[in-house]
Amino acid sequence: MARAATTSDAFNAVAEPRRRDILSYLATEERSVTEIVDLMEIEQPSVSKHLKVLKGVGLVEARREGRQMLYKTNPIAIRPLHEWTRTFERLWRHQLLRIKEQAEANNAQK
Amino acid sequence: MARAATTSDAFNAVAEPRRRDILSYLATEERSVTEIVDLMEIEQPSVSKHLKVLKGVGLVEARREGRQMLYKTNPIAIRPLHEWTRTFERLWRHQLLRIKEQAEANNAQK
DNA sequence: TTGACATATTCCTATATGAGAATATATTGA
DNA sequence: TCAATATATTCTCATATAGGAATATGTCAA
Repeated sequence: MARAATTSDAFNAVAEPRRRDILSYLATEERSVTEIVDLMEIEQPSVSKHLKVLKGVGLVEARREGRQMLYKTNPIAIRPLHEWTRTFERLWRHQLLRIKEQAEANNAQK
Repeated sequence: MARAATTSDAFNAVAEPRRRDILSYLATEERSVTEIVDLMEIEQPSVSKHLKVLKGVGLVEARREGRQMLYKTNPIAIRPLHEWTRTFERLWRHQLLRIKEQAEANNAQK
């Protein structure tokens, strides 16, 4: 079997760095494809393809306005990723605490 | 160009669902490869390969004990993913609030 | 040293990718 | 209808994957 499709879920879709960039660009405001192309340094067809993937998993929404397509991030679709990472939060906090305690112990010793 | 390597960063490594399962299994306790194999329903070589990817990006740590290799999740390596998703948190909260307000407005109307 | 157990690696294959190039489709205004 | 603008799709290619099968490596105990 090959790797899961980029469109299989949000995890796969955001694995591509360009797509994360796009999500950030579109987080607070709608933008046309051309605007995204100008912001990033990749060709228009690539941007359209990335947008298609993001739309396929619900990470962006699109709306036509005249000749333009206006895209914006659908932040709620990022929530499942956040929730998954959050299940580890308690653990890394604990880890950081131990690192800090260790450092203080070393300090006290000298 | 092809897709970025699974080992290129944590985002790519956790795109594979099996690897997320493994990270959860190893979150709170060390386990041997065989234990992971028994828990999941995939072959031992596949588990070893997934572990190699996870180790490559620092998501797990390994330690030998006799014939066994004991793996555990390194939770701190998940933090960058959490931080990235967190940049959208304010936005989806706002989105949820608007949905709620809309529902209440509809309720009051009838 | 040998056998048994535990894990890792190699080889294979079907499949999907991301970028670039070229082209197609959609929308508007004249 | 036609030209111009905006976006999407198709094609090609080099590359990497995940799993299965087979095998290699590592470690211990006798």
